[in-house]
Amino acid sequence: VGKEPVDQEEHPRTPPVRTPQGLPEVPVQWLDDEQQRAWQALMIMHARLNAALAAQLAADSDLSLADYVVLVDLTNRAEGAARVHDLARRLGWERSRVSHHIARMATRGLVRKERCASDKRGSFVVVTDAGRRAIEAAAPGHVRAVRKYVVDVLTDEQLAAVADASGRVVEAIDRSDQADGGGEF
Amino acid sequence: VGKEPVDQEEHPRTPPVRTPQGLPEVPVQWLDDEQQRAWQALMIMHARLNAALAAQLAADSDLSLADYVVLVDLTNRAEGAARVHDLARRLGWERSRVSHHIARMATRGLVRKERCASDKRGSFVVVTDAGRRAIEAAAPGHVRAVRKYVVDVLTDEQLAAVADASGRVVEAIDRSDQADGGGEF
DNA sequence: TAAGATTGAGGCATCAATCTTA
DNA sequence: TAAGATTGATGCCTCAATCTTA
Repeated sequence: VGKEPVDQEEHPRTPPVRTPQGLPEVPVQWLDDEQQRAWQALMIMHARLNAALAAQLAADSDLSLADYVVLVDLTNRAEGAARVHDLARRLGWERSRVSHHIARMATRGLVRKERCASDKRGSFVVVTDAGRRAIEAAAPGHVRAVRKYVVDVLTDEQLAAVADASGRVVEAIDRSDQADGGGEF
Repeated sequence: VGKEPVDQEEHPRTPPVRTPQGLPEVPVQWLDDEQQRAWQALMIMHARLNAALAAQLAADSDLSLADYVVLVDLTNRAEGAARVHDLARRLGWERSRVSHHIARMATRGLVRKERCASDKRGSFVVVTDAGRRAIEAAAPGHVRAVRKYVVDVLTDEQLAAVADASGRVVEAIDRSDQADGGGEF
């Protein structure tokens, strides 16, 4: 469960300067020290927070982080049900990931699959009573962890700054994806 | 490679209020709208950025993100070598994860394992010439992606704010881990 | 006994291929 | 042909058990 402190060096201080074989010599703009520091801090936070939240859920419930977000999404729907496709879109997952994950959750009785009547290609994922009980039992501990690790250790201004920065990063990725996914570099 | 935009709802607007069976009734402080918004934004950024960086490396090199950080760490060492234990600590990985990952990288010729002479329990991981070529070929594209998605879309102030906030979060997790890993909630 | 490291089992994520219905 | 969804293969990550040396 516990992870040791990290003093990782994610990127070279003196980055390698050779360019890939045969490609036209595109000059690379490396990161300066401040940028390097910020980037490392973000990546480390990323890894540690994920591990900490996953560990809390594993210790205090029978749900993984992935189970948790699926159940939250389903229980937020009026019907407690969602199409696989919509679930994938809202969660930002691949459809096949949803399919595999739902199959596993179904064997544990947390959800159940139903054929869609209007569009016979589709299926519904429905949260079961056991699924509802599981998420209701897990939610308080999870929220406490989110507070303990993030919300309660940052000022309102810091939290807002993180939200804004996150939004910008996601926009940049969206732009890149839209530029056909072949926009590349 | 491309992911669609996400309008995910990570947490309940009206969170479930039941507490786990049998436990003493600890009141739960749920998140307000601003906190909810910030938390969602962070989680979404988290997922999308990881996917985008992994996709770039997958498209432009034969390295995964995990391969990349291992090779960066090794090539930053004077000897191009590191003990498994130190690698695990610096990367924040479990030792068994390092062991498995190194084994896979070794079969691809990126690294090689060597017994440690002074402490016969230990082993060294050594980067090979092929490993050096691979990281040097992959680095420019990776750095361009980091700039494109993060460094170049944030102001210096935003980047600094993210770094500070990340540091605080990691400190909070460290504190929690130190409080024996059984400190819990 | 404990520390460094490896192994095997099992859950998880991605990719490509496939199946069914529109 | 294309969209919704599933499947199988493969690689990745965690946990618990194990092996070797200190």
